[in-house]
Amino acid sequence: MKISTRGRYALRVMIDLADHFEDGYTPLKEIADRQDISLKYVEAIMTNLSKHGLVDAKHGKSGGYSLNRNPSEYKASEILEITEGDLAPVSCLNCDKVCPRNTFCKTLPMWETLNKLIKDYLDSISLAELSKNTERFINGTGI
Amino acid sequence: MKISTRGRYALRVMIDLADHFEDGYTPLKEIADRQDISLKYVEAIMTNLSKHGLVDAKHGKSGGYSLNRNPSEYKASEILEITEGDLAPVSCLNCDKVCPRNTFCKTLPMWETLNKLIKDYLDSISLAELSKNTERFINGTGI
DNA sequence: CTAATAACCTATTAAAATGGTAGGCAATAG
DNA sequence: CTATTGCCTACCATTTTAATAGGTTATTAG
Repeated sequence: MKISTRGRYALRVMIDLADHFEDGYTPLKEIADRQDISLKYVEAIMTNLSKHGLVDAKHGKSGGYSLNRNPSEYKASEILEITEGDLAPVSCLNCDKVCPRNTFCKTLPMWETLNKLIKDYLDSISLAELSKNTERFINGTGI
Repeated sequence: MKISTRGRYALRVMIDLADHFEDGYTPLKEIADRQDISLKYVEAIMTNLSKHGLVDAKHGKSGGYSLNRNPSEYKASEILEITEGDLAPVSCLNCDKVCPRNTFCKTLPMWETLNKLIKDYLDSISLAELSKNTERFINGTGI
C-alpha cells in the first residue's frame, strides 16, 4: 500500500515546473539537480507525462519541459494515476479483470469506499496548491 | 498503491472466523476451502496474526483458530497493518527512516493528510460490520 | 553550418516484493 | 497410537522497482 518513488518523483517535478511556470521551458537536468533525483530515471517518467499531454517537451538547446495548463488546472490524482498506472487500493476494483467474488464479497464495499475517499482527496488537490504552501497545509490541518 | 493479496486474504479469513464466532475452533483447511485460498499460503498469514495476539490457535485434532475478542472489537486497520506491515501511502511517513526533505517538502503535508484519511476510515470499520452486511454497505453509500 | 544541448528510445541490471509450494516437526484429541 | 492441525524452514518463479548505460533525434545559439 505504497505510492512508489515514480509517483512521488513525478509530483515533485510537476511542482517544480509549477514553481517556474513563468520561465518557459526548463531542462530536466536543472530540475533533477534541484530535486536531487536521478536524471535518467526521471526522464522516462516525464516522457510518459508528455505523451499523455500533461507537459510540453521541446528538444535541443534552450529546450526542456513546460506545463500545458495553469498549475491550478492539474489535479494530484491525474499525475499519480498516469505514472502509477492506477490508484485503486485493491486490484479487485480494476474494471479489466473483474473479481468473480464481487457479487457476494464482504470486503468489496469497504474497498470501494476507501477508493472513493482516496480519489476524492487527491482530486481536490491542485498543483497550484502544492506549489505555494497554502494556509491549508501550513496550519497543519491539511484539509 | 495496492493492498496485496496477503492483506486481503487476512481480512477474509478473519471475517470467516467472525462468521463462525460461536463455533469454537475452526481448522484453517475449512476456511481455505470456503474462501478458495491456498492453505499453505494463508498458514503463514495466520501464524503471524496469532503471534500478534489477534487469534488463538489450537494444535491437533479439533483444533484450529478462533477469535480472541468479539468481532466488534477488531478494526480493519489493525489486521491490515499487521499483515501488510504498514498502511502509510508513502515510505516518507515511516518513523524509522525519516526523510531529510521533511522540513521543506511540498508534498509531505498532502501525504500526511492522505495517511490520516485512510487510517481513520479503516479504524472505523470493525470485523462485526464486515461479517454481517450492514445497511451501511448494502445501500451503497458505504459511509 | 556546426556544435552543443536536451528530449527520447532501447536495453540491462541488482535487489526486493509477491504469491506461492514442499516437507517435516510439534502438539493434541480421541 | 494415530489422525489431525498448527508451525517452521526452505525454496521457487515471476514481477516490480529503481536505477544505469549508451545511443539517436530534434533544435537552436552562435
